[in-house]
Amino acid sequence: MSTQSFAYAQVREVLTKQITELQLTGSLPSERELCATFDIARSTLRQALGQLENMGLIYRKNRSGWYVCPRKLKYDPMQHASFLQYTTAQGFQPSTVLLEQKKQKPCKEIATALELDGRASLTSILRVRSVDGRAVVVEDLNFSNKHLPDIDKHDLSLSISMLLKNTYQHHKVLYDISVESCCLFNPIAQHLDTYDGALGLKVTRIVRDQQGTAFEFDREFWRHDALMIENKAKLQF
Amino acid sequence: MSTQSFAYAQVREVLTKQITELQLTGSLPSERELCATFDIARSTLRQALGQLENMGLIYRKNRSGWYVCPRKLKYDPMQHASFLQYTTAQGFQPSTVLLEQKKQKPCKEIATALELDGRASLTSILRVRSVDGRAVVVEDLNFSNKHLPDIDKHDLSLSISMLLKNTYQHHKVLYDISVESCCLFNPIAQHLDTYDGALGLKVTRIVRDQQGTAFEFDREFWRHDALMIENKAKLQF
DNA sequence: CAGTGGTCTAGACCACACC
DNA sequence: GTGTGGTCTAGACCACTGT
Repeated sequence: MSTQSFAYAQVREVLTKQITELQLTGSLPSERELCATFDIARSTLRQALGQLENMGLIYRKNRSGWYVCPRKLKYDPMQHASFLQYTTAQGFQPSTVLLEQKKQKPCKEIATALELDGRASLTSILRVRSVDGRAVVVEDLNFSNKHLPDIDKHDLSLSISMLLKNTYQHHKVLYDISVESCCLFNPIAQHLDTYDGALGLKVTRIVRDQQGTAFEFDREFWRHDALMIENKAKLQF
Repeated sequence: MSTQSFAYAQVREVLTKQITELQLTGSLPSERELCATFDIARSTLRQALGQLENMGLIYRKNRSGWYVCPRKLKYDPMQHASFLQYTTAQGFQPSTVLLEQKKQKPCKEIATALELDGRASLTSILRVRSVDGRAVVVEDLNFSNKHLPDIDKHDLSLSISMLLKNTYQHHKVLYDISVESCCLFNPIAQHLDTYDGALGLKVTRIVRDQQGTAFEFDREFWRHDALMIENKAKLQF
């Protein structure tokens, strides 16, 4: 059962054991070195490495080498914890870089979600967030100017959850969240220090006020190997 | 921006447009045919196909060909809807096959989660669930016999949520759920009609009664292209 | 049986990272 | 400048699907 007949599967299993049993945290030997070790062609080796990558065990830095993945960040979309809160609570060093801020008209998807017409005004920001110096998510946040007057006058590089709470008195909110696997393409892939076509997780969020009026539409593009959705809930049959 | 310099990216974009714009639902031409069409080597073509697969646009049936993915199933771990309920509500035809049922001792992961010692007794079942004839998830369910006496005496090929409700009066439950991307290996991959190493989503669930005592530990291995997590919640700042 | 995807080889050249 | 991964070629043989 544990012995596989194919070369890539054997290499995958050997490397898996080395990584998990030795709890490695550094980098792997070069591809050509591993080819020699296992006596296989480079494309076969890369098939094995690609699966370890999909397992979230290793990742590549562009043209630099393969590295063992750090532990995943746990993220509960139901808790209203800020990025700063839940990363530090798990022992990570978070940081955020604002890439872009602009006013624009909504695309069709956002117009539908926020029940706006195409001429409405949005304040949109794009930012990349890192833990321990590793970029893990690109966020595309879109706020309806109609529901949040003059939001573009504020400094959106600071905490936005604090801004909503203090300036706009949004003390209770409703969330519609979806999570699915996706591919990360340029330029998002570049912001995440990964390659065009890399695996990702896409989190989409519609935020509503206590009346149920949607005022914010977010898209989060996560490295697939950096994120674990976690969630505690009380239910009724 | 939309024109990419690499062959695989160009092929990926052309096929993406054909699939989404023509809203195709059938199969693709054979790999060798596509190689001739785009005048590229087969491994380059397969790089493009692999990315379309990661995007959830196409999938392969073993040695039969490439097919366009059907729409994704939406799944809300917070709603206590049964598989039957939420699949039919979305217009799918669900079916379930019980693969295995046995009594066993807990592994370390389960023992920790259910706060059992290694000699405790579990009733475990393995089943595969399909929508419209396509296998989408393998479920590994584990029930603590101590908390659910004689559960192994019941017919677990029927609705388990009904059994818990009617026989064990579990009207309220607490869930701990996690979702992360993973790789699907044999024999799970085989049950899902996919290949060893295919991309998946793993959903882990600890189920507790109203006192907070854990009595069930589940692992769900989903085809990554069959599932979208959806979730509506009311929060407080 | 013919055709399909699955595995694998042994090269090549390139852009970029790192020193 | 040297070494790295990224892209790409042109084959080969195999296991299996579908007829």
